[in-house]
Amino acid sequence: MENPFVRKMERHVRLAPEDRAVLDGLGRLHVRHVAARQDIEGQQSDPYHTHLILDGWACRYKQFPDGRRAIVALLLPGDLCDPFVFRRARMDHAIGALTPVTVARIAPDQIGEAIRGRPAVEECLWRELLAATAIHREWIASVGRRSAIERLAHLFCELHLRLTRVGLADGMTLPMPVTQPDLADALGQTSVHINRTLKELRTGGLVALRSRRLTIRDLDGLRERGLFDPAYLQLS
Amino acid sequence: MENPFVRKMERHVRLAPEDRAVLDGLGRLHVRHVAARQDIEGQQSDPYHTHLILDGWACRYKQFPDGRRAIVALLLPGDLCDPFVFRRARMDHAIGALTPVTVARIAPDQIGEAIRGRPAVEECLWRELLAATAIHREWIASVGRRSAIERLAHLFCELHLRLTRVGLADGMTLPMPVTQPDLADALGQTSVHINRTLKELRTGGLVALRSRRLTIRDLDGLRERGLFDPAYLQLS
DNA sequence: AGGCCGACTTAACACAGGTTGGCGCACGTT
DNA sequence: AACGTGCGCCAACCTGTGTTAAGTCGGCCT
Repeated sequence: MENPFVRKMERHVRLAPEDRAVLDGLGRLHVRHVAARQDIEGQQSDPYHTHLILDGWACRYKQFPDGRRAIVALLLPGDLCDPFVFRRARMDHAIGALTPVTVARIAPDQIGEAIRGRPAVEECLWRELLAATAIHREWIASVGRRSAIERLAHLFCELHLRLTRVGLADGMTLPMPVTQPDLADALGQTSVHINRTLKELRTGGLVALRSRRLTIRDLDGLRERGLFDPAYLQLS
Repeated sequence: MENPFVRKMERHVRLAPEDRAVLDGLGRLHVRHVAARQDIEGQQSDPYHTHLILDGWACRYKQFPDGRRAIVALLLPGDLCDPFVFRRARMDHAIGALTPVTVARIAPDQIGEAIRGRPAVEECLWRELLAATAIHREWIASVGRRSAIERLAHLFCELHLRLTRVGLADGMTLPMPVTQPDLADALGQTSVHINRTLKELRTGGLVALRSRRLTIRDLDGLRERGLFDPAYLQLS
């Protein structure tokens, strides 16, 4: 079974068999398991490696001295933490596991090696970087100008597409393994209000949520509610 | 007079005279003036060039169908809009002038040319990219978890450092040419509330603001109020 | 089966920040 | 000088979201 990063990239970039093998190889070495709520990379650390998420959900977050936490990005299977770490200085944020996670640790020279003479592989890393940046921008727009229900609807639409890309969505049903406080920190709200909003989406017939699985009942309605335009995800 | 991008980079990267000349040259060709409130790059455009801000303030923003606007980043003199555009697909946001702006248009192959055989120049572009990403993350944390007054204080601290780096701050006094509605769109609030908050910072003795210039009266106090930690800007 | 624990749910109340609308000043235009 | 315009400023009122504090449900361990 190929790693989810390859699954994602195959949809956008034409990969020769050896390209595929090289990309797949990135996720084969140094596989590590991290328990839920443990850090993969600490906030003050000086990272040498990057990580590829193979399974489970993680997040980039910033913690304030008084305990507040802001989740700045969600990392799903197939996401590469920092495609070009080798340029990186000290971390200004942490990467934490939201669920039990399995990751592959990747050394900078493995990346250099993989890129060498393989433009398609380099193209993959660039896509990953640009998509991550676009998601960041959309996130700012969400937290800055969308209402609670719009934010949540938008997030669900985004996750639907991102999980579909790596083959983890079953049609309109997707895994949703994070707690409501986690969602709250990601959307800049309280878990109580997330709960209210969730209820509103549910009674509005837009989604259903049971036992950590989300089912989208009305995709068009959800997109409209969340002012969602898939363009930023740079699909195709 | 060298362009502000060079001024900024000289503080971090050791530049040979030719490196400096090459970087400086990027800002000499195709200089263009854009009036306040005009777009430098439209939201649906398919950009071929990137831009270097030489003078004035611009922003990255997203506009919603109903008129709401989210400013996702502020672009100051010395900022490069997209250091590695040549990888870029369609824009998912716009770049607009907040004040009258002068920019240099830069073609992708100029960048390729500048990098070739000049690792220090490539290093500069990477720094720019990583710093911009870090600022994005901090922005998400701000809008998500900081209160109104913390947000504004944090923004002022950030601008103070960024403007100092390019030699545009006069000690504790900096240009602040944007309107309160602009600040509101950047911080995810209303201009009315920006006004209230500004007043609070003023009466608290932290800043003074007159005729488009901001003076920081108490830097330590302002940093504390904004939970500001300069680390993310990757200085030094 | 029973008990425990973590996460979800709900309700009542409080408040930060949004909305509306009005006033005044500084500038530029004629 | 008169006028228009854009922006800063302010006050009154309103509302979306935060706070606090109880429940409730379901899964897991013994």
